[in-house]
Amino acid sequence: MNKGKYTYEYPRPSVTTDCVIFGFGSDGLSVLLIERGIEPFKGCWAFPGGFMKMDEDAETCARRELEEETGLKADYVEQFATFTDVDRDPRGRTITIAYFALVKKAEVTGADDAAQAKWFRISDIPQLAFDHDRILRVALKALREKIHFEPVGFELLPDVFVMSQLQNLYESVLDVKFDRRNFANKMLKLGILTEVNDGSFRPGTRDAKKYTFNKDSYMLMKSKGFRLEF
Amino acid sequence: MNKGKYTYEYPRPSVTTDCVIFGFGSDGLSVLLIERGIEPFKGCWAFPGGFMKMDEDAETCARRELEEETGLKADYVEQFATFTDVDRDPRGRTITIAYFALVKKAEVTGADDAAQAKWFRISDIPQLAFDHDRILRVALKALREKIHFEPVGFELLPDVFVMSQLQNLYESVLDVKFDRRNFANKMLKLGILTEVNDGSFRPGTRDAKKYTFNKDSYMLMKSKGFRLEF
DNA sequence: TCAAAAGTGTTCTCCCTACACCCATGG
DNA sequence: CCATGGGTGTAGGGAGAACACTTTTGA
Repeated sequence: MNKGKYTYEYPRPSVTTDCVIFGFGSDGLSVLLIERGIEPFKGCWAFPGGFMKMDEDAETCARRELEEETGLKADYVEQFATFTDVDRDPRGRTITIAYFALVKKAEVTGADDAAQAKWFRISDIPQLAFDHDRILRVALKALREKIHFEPVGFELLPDVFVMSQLQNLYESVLDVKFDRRNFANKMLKLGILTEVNDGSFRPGTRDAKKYTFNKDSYMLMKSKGFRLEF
Repeated sequence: MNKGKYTYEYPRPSVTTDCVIFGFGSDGLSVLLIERGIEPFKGCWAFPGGFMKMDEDAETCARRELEEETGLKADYVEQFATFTDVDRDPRGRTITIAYFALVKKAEVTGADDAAQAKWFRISDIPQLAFDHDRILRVALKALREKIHFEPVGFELLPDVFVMSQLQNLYESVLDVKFDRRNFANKMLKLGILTEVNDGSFRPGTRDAKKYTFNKDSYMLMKSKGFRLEF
């Protein structure tokens, strides 16, 4: 099999990227998986990803593969770990640089060009290809740590949302429960939420108050160094 | 230049590891650098590191290169980021998987087999090779975040230490100042420190109380999920 | 009519913070 | 004798946690 055209003095591993896409909806936290159409692991579910080209860096590669395989462009993509086990890919030595993406699932559902892409609730993940189950565990841990430092709601919630959605997001990601009033007080005290006053709110009505994130205050607070407790 | 023996159908980048070694002493936080003896960047200082072999994973590679180039075995090594800029290495497309190591500098100084390895205070870093200045910045950020979740003193301080050493460590890493008594109170309340009672301590004497980390309580707390505030 | 979601305040406790004086040692 | 380092306690304020009832709507 000497059809290769690229020759090196020392052996080199293949380099791929994989992307764990988190979405959030009324049914909690989900990840987007694609069904593999070819061996190895044909028929298994896996994260979108693929081989890195020589003229692109890893993040560009992750975004490209994400769009090619699922049809969606993620606003937010972040590298969280690189997996290098010697035998993690039966085709030969391959390392993967793993990213997680946060997307507003509400704006994405139905926009899947790839017919074989599907959302799975985080508590209901099928058998995954390669070492992707391990990658998922590490991604979840990274997301849980991240949520302490940054309001991931920026990326996971619609632009306008109600407090219970935000609370559900935190409860889903961290797998805990909060008191409704205490959660709202704490969040509001941070000063990164702005109440949306579209005139539709009347106290004593069932409609909940709507909020948006105030990116300016968030950036300001972040530059001074802050941490969300929870 | 067709002397290479390894041929592939698609081009592949070189894969290296680099290791940012943090040490802590009475002069604050330091990193260990080696002076490059060959081009490119001959004469510049750089982190120890090198090419990954096909039968080792990246952490094994990082530890191996660390020992080969500085003569020291690090207890604690952790991957923190992978750098993939297309032109980060003038010799050709190369990605590096970066680790940081925490070592007890007190037990290391003088054990340098590599004559060209040298400690530099974090505030006094020379010009670095490749993109290593960026790698250092990212490593420092990772260390600062880590210190919030885990008592890095386990790895950076001698087994037995006094409270002011621990406080200096936190102040060096985070670049802040704490009140002596408040810092001690907070630390002791965590329950991960054990006072060493070697009989030499008498209150009202100049000698400070000595402590060790209690790894058992730490592991217990960590499994329940805790965070150091500061 | 019943369940689910949302509005609304107070109290108590604990933790964090700020702060001053004395003693012992070594130079 | 003075500079350094270390031991020791308290008071006040702020933030977190616990907690119940009413209203509306949709099933």
